[in-house]
Amino acid sequence: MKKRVSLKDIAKKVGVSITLVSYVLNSKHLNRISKHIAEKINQAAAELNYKPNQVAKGLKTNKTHTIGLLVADISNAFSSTMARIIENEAEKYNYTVIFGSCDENTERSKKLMDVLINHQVDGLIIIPTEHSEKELQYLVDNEIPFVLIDRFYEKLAFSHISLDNFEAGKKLTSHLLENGCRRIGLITYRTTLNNLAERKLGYIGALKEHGLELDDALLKEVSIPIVSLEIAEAVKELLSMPNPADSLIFTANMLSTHGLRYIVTLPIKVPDDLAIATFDQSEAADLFYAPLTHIKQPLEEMGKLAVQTLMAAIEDKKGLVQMQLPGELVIRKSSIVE
Amino acid sequence: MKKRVSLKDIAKKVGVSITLVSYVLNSKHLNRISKHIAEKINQAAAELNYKPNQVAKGLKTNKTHTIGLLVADISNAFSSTMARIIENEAEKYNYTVIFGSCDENTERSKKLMDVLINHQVDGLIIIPTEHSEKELQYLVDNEIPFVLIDRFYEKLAFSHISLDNFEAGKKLTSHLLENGCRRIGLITYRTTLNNLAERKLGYIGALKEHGLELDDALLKEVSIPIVSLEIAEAVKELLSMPNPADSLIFTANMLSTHGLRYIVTLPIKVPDDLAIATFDQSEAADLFYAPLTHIKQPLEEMGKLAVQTLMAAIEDKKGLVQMQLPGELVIRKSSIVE
DNA sequence: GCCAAACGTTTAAACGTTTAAACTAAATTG
DNA sequence: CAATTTAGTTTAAACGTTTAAACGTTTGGC
Repeated sequence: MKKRVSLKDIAKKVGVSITLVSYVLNSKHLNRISKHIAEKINQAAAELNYKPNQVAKGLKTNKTHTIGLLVADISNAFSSTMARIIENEAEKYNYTVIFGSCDENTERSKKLMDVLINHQVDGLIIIPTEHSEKELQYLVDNEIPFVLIDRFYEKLAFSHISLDNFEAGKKLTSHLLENGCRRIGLITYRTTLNNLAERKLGYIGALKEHGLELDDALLKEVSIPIVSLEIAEAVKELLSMPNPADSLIFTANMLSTHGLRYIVTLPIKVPDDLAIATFDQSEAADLFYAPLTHIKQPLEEMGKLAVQTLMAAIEDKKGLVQMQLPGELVIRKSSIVE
Repeated sequence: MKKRVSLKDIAKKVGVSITLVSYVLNSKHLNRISKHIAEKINQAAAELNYKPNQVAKGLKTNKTHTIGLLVADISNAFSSTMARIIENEAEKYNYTVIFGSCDENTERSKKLMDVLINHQVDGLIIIPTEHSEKELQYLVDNEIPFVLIDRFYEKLAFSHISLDNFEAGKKLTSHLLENGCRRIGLITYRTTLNNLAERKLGYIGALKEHGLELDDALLKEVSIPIVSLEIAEAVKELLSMPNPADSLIFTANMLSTHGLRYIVTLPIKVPDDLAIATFDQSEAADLFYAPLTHIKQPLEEMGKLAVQTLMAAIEDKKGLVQMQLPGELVIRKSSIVE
């Protein structure tokens, strides 16, 4: 790599001190600097195509203008969309994004967090994996600003931007109930993550409100990382039990995507034989012959709020920010039973 | 942000110079350092939970152990999958990834490249947008190592890892021809990017080999960024012309995804009324009632090779690396005409 | 005509590392 | 026992910035 142009080079060319160059290029003390010299410096900087060395700047100022983004899995549409939004928003603040994808692996998440911190990121935005409480507490102890997205820990005072999962679950379930469904199967992840737990609670809450009793046989859990076969099995059981499900709710996009893949192979018709509703959008949900009724998360808003919250934390306007945004119920063909 | 533990803190605690601490923690000159002191230093470092400041290190060594990843659009599955692979591979070399997604916008791409360079990345991996030749030449002139993925410029001596698009296009087309298709419509992007041009040339080459003449009416181009309506229009025209298409090839995943979305609304049956083949995998291609025959790119291999090539370039084993890997023809239901 | 203020610029230290060179003391050599 | 080697450690400069403080010169006030 070629040696890059530094303040020194400009100073030498113009014949002034490095300090003066720094002041001019940073527009500091401009009222005290002669216009003539300032002009010469600016011109020399342009001629030499000077670009400030952010590493040196970061060392001195203890601000790298860099935020770390830690996602559970970048190849999941939720994460990658969020990454794009966050990067776009960060750019408005002149921040660069360093990222890590931990594939839902706590060990890896911890390691990546270390790497990002050692690169002196000014703050972190995290879609946390299970059991990350300890690492997050470490961040708090070391006063490293961070914001969680999507998932959070109820008892812990960490800033987060999430969906109002309980309400969303209730809304989705109520919709099915009001469309005549009575035996709603729920397929969710086997996890302690609170966002999924809340979705389930919302489901249960809606049943109760409609005077229906919860039937545990209608609840199916599958493991992370996802196994197609397991989901197929869950769907199969729900449809073949004595008093089978007349509808299904998937609590995440990957679940419905894999679920649909199995359902298309069955001799049943959606929504007439089986109504379906899911959380999140996805290509699959759109393309299915009966596009899926779903909860649409306000991704754009969530990403922007996360960045804004983080920026405020970095500027030391501390304060805990905990937001749960409403999801939008998008009604489509998959849930409209004739 | 709390002040972090530095070499100075360890030195003070043990009562030695900073240099000695640096030597011990970096395992340098170990043969000249007394075991007893080395042990004390290591212990103190562990106790204080010392983590080296990569920014300071980067300033001194001119190596940040960071690579910049510039993708055309991170929310596209190709890019996000590639991002995950690259990050995983980079980690093996103890490298961190900084990323930028330019949304197919040349202006933005240029700006992001600058940002990454100012953060002193050791090298770049780029999925370039159209007309980026000048920026890439700038990298060459400044001896900043980089590797292109997916797309490249034929006349320019930049390292790249891509698909053998010509062969892949030929393979996909030949397959349709051998399955009895005679009027194959091709839907591609309106672009100067050579990877898509090659795919089209492969299509033409296959026709020629099978003694068929090219009918320009069967070639449709749509714009980037993608507009659903435009694709629907293209498909419609191909199917309603006097001598209509009996099959379709889409030259990219987004094209087939949007195309399918329109096709499912038509009263035709795939593959009997219309055979379909596409480049790239996608959820949509998998979920469609007749899963799509497609060219599978060796993403894993491409990502790994890109990182390896970049690492070699950074280590100054220069040399131009230009690889075009074979795509795999995955035959599924969408192209098997009875 | 003297002192103070204003002006325009430079000096120097600092951020946390790395590393060549220098230093001191002990051990070895002739 | 003086000279040399070796072992173990420190000094100091450097990377490219930022920034408080100091500097010398000019101007203005009285």
